[in-house]
Amino acid sequence: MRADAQRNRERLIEVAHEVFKERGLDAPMDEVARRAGVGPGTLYRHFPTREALHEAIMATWIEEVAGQVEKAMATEGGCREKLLAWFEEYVALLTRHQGAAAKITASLGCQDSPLRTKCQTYADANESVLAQMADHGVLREGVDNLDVCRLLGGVATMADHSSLAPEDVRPMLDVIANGVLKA
Amino acid sequence: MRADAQRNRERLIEVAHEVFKERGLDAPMDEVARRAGVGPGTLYRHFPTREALHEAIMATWIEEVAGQVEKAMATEGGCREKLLAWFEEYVALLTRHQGAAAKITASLGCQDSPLRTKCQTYADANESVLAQMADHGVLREGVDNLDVCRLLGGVATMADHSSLAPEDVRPMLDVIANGVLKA
DNA sequence: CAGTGAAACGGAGACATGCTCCGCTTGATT
DNA sequence: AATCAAGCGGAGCATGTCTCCGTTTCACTG
Repeated sequence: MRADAQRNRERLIEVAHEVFKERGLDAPMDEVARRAGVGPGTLYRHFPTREALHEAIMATWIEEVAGQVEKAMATEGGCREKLLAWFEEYVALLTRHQGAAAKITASLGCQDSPLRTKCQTYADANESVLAQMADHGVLREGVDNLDVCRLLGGVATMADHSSLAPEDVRPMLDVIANGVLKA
Repeated sequence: MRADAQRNRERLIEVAHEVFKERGLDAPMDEVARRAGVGPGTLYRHFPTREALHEAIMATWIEEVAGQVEKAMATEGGCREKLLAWFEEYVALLTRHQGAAAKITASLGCQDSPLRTKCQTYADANESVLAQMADHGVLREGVDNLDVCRLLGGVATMADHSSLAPEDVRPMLDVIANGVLKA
């Protein structure tokens, strides 16, 4: 790739990060181009679709996921506290940008989504946490990872749409934790 | 209201029902006008915003809610079966039109939403079911109606976005039921 | 260090959609 | 029949997506 193309690509991702943070994932594409000081044509050559740009942005979050699992599992207290810490982290990661939670979770099921690899990282992280719960014998029988991911994605989406504060999200996560852990 | 205006209004609701069913709640407003054989101006006079049209459409569902509560509570089996039957019904009601679940649930929190009265009906219905569970002493302490509504709204939204079949939704509702009922 | 060709750029503009404004039409009333 | 407000409709503006293609820039070569 030519040096100027490389520069533009990096700048576009950087600017897109700002714009999407300020105005949500549905912000005008042309706004991203304008702020990056390039024409729309250039933007669309680098990222043919809005989703391609989303994907590029989320790539930076993905790197943090593994660390957040560890951090959550190091929480003081029992399995329940650790699980809840992870759930809160999961929701926080999904709601970084307005509109992200719904898109990521929707792509969990379909094999051919452009966000596939990204959402798979989340699903894998959640699976590893559930596996640890199972190892401690506190996980209910028959609890499926995909279902839990979707439940958390649903909570994150509701939090996103209603601009819920963490303390409003917590009781929902409590219910899910109760439903996932043995009594 | 003049007779022709009345006719147009009714026809618009009828057509909007079809269009939104086919193409989701974000379908072009002008498409509704065109199919109804009126100009966009007429559509917007009757329904100044997209939400106003949504509201008019949902008014017809609202009438069914009370009946569905009764039907669910008449389900064979114990409290858990009744609760799950209601949860399934709740999700089904919310997913009648693509995009409805997210909008309705998002308006649960804010007092000034145009969909307020509609979503309140759902919330009230769910509250009555939870109250019956509490009467039977099977409801966990501290479970809040709004939280359960949001959880169900989240599930419905995920089902909507991923076009999930009822059998894919059921396990999520199982988890919520486990989390809401005493062990 | 020009010359060259391909890669990259940028922005005009075609197209879709939301919504409004205002001149024209029509229904109800007298 | 005459009247006129209520109602209608569609041209048209605003915003946003995405493409096409003439122009510019980079990197390589002799």
